[in-house]
Amino acid sequence: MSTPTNLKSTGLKATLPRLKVLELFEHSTKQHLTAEDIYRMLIADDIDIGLATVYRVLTQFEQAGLLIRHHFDSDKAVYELNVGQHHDHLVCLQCGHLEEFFDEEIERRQKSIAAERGFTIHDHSLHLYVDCNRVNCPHRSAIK
Amino acid sequence: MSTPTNLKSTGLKATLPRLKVLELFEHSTKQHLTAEDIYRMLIADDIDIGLATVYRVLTQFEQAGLLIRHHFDSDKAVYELNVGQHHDHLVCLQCGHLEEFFDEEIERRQKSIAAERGFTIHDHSLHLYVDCNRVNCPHRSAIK
DNA sequence: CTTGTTGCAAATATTTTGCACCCAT
DNA sequence: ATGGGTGCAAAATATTTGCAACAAG
Repeated sequence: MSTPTNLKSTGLKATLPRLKVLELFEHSTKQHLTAEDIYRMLIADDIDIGLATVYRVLTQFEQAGLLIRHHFDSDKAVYELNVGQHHDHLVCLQCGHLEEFFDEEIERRQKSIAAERGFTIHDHSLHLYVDCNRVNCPHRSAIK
Repeated sequence: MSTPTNLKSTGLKATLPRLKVLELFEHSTKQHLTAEDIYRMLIADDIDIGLATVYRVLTQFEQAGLLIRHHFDSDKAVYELNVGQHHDHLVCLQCGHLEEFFDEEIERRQKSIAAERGFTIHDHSLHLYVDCNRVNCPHRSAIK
């Protein structure tokens, strides 16, 4: 399939750090990564990169629309590949497990809510914080 | 009206910093405040308080259920009084203007989405990022 | 070549923690 | 009086920036 989420189209030069970061997002099993995650993974992979560069690249990619930034509940930002198809998130408060969903009806209601007020909706973020109750959830039924 | 969002009921002692912080939330025209906001307002009000104390008090109040913490888009947390009635937020990307809303249908859909997956929903956050287009919005129709 | 990009170190920004002193109960 | 609470300073975290060296177009 053509270029791997074309870098050229963004006006950014195709440098090693940038290619490696994109590669990570495209191949990692985890879709949502923090700057620290990426830095560690690349270092572990013997790529000589600086944490500052990771931050810079992530910021550039976000502005270029290649990545999407989220904050979820914590203080640190996580990024995911922007695959066009918008979706929202379910986050397990116990184990951090993350799932995505999309609901037409919710999208529709959001639009009317903004429209009713004469606002132009640019974007939204919706996170559902849950206990996932999966068998492998570390904190499953922690108590009782 | 009885006690001002009763502190005693939380098991926390009624100290000056705590009372002043609560007072701020109850009387300020701005409902959403950062630790820094609060610190500055109290200092400006000649209350001798430390920023660390503000952080501690906010954390305690959040755990006690008196305040709700949000992250919106920025890196810093904002707090608002927990008035029982849950609601979501509309945030103007241009001027920071904030409005609240509540939509039965969205609430309902969220519950089913979690339920469908066998998840127990604890909480959620929904922010709509908009251009508010109000006359006094500093960046109103910045361009065209 | 020339300008964008990088790694490093230092700077910021936000929030947390250790500790000795202080004050509500 | 006594255990929780406070201010201050220092630590911890997360992210940004200055700068000289470097590399892509």
